[in-house]
Amino acid sequence: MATIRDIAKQMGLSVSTVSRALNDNQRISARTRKKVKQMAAQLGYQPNYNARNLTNQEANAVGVIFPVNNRVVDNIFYVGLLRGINERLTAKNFVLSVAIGNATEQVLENVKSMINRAQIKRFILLYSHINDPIIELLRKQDVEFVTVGKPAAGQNWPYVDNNNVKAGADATRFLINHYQVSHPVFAESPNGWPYELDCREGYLKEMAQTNRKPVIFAVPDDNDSQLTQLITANPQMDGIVATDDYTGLLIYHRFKALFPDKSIEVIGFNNSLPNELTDQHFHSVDLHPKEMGKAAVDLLFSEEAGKPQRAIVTHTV
Amino acid sequence: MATIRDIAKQMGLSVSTVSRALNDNQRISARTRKKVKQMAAQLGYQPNYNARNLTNQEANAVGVIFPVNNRVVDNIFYVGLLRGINERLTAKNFVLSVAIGNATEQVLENVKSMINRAQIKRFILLYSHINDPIIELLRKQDVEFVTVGKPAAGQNWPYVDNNNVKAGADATRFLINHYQVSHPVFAESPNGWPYELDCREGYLKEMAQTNRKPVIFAVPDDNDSQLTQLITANPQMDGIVATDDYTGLLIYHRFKALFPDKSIEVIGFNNSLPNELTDQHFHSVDLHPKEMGKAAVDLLFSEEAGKPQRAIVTHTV
DNA sequence: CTGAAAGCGCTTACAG
DNA sequence: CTGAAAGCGCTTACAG
Repeated sequence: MATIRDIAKQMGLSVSTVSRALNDNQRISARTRKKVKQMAAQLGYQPNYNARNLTNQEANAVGVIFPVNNRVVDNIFYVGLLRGINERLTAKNFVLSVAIGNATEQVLENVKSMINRAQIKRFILLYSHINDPIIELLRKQDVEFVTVGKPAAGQNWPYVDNNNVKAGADATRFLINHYQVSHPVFAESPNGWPYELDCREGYLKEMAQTNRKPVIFAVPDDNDSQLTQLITANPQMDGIVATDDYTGLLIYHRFKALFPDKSIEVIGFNNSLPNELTDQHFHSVDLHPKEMGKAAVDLLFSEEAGKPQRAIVTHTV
Repeated sequence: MATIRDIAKQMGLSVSTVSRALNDNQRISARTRKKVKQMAAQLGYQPNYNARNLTNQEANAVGVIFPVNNRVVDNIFYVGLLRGINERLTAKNFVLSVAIGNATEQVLENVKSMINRAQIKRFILLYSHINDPIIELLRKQDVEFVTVGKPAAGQNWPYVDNNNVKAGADATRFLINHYQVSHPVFAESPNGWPYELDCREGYLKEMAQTNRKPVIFAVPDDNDSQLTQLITANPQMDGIVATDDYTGLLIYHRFKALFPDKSIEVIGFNNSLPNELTDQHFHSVDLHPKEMGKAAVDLLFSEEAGKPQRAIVTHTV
């Protein structure tokens, strides 16, 4: 592999000049910069990241942190994010390092190692949990980070997210306008994630505007009889707005099992399930994970004076 | 951050001795090694990876390469693999770097950069395609790599895989023995991936042994009428062995739509779908992606004389 | 506009 | 058993 020293020798220049030329330092004449770059290309020069990182005391890498516990279906979303993130990173000659583990302690060690040993200074968290020890750690360190999903009320850090209030309203309106749904219920997890609160707000707003009585389901992950109760207690329901495709499909199947002859329309978020797994009564709001990944990187590297603290990716129904 | 120089000063030793002690070099007395490590712990010493990598001319990182085109459902499997891979890597103080992109050319550049600039010498490919330019590149370079999935006939490199012949047979027998299925059909993609050929072989073997007539479906990704034809042409079918959960669910839904009253049992591979998305007639062979990830790393770092060229992870029905 | 030199934090061949 | 020194390939303050 050719080094800057090789280029320097070849051209009768010093390594300092070559280094500066390659980094487009204005102190080097435009002519010299150009010639150095040509020679670099000719020799197939590739910068050695380890050397540069050592000198800079900072790695050209972004740490991407996965949540500890997640539902398998969410993995679909994470890989979409990775695609967007890496598209932006390669353009910046940055590298994508991942931290993933089965216990918070493991991931925490992983991240500490990234900071102290690998000298990584920028992170993207693929989640945004409240009281998360990883986030606590990052806030204390001299590093930049961005979460996918906004922080809970009272907390504040840079994030990328969708406009979930609007998405909730849009989804509700979609069922009402395009599928003649009269009594859509809103289904959320018992966890009350921040984005769910927003979706619900949008749903409530839309229901109020159209003079409908809202119904909220808190759908347990593993309590089928409770779900059955919720459904049978609401015989009028003919639509479901679910905070994610998974929850939506869960209720949909349960409903169909209970009332094979009743028809119902469902809309979820994420667009995380391939169409073939669902059917014509199942719809989805596309949250564009890849775009969110790109936006996360842009935010992370933003250098503006009034540094933006968030980026909102537009969803499509 | 404390460096080995700090430890050396503190103890009145040379940096050489400290470096050797930390690396457990036998030339340093056991006593000194112990004391150096104690001091390192006390000072909160953390090795600087960039410095070490520069000296070693090799990064402590493994490049994990995603396939360019994949079905979204496969993402579930990839994240499982990542979990296993990273579990092993952190134990080795290695870092996980990912290469992912939308076009072969992009990923190729990404990988080249990993080799030449980041000095990464080990790779895991999350797929095993025939005539893949990335694999071609890796073979030419002085690097180690392992694929998830075995190479096509005629090609040869280290890989991790399941015993797919056995899995195909086990799945077929499972339907026959536990669900009284009489006429299971075998469903595969039109691509003829190597693992599908093996599954099919297992299916055929089991069918022959039980004196049944085998039926093979090549299920098109997006040709519903062709699938309908296949199903209606085989009215006797009462079971489906599919090369993956996705294909299985596809046929299952189609079948149910055509014959709501007929019952059918399905078994797929990967266990990639959460149970709630399916139902009691849908079964799955668990391929243990996390274990496969671990096995891939073990293989990649194996130093044995008769270096193993593959690792087989046991599936469970 | 360009260069000589120091330094980033390690490892290891050479010397004792 | 331990140390002094060179070197990995960069960047940049200092000097001219």
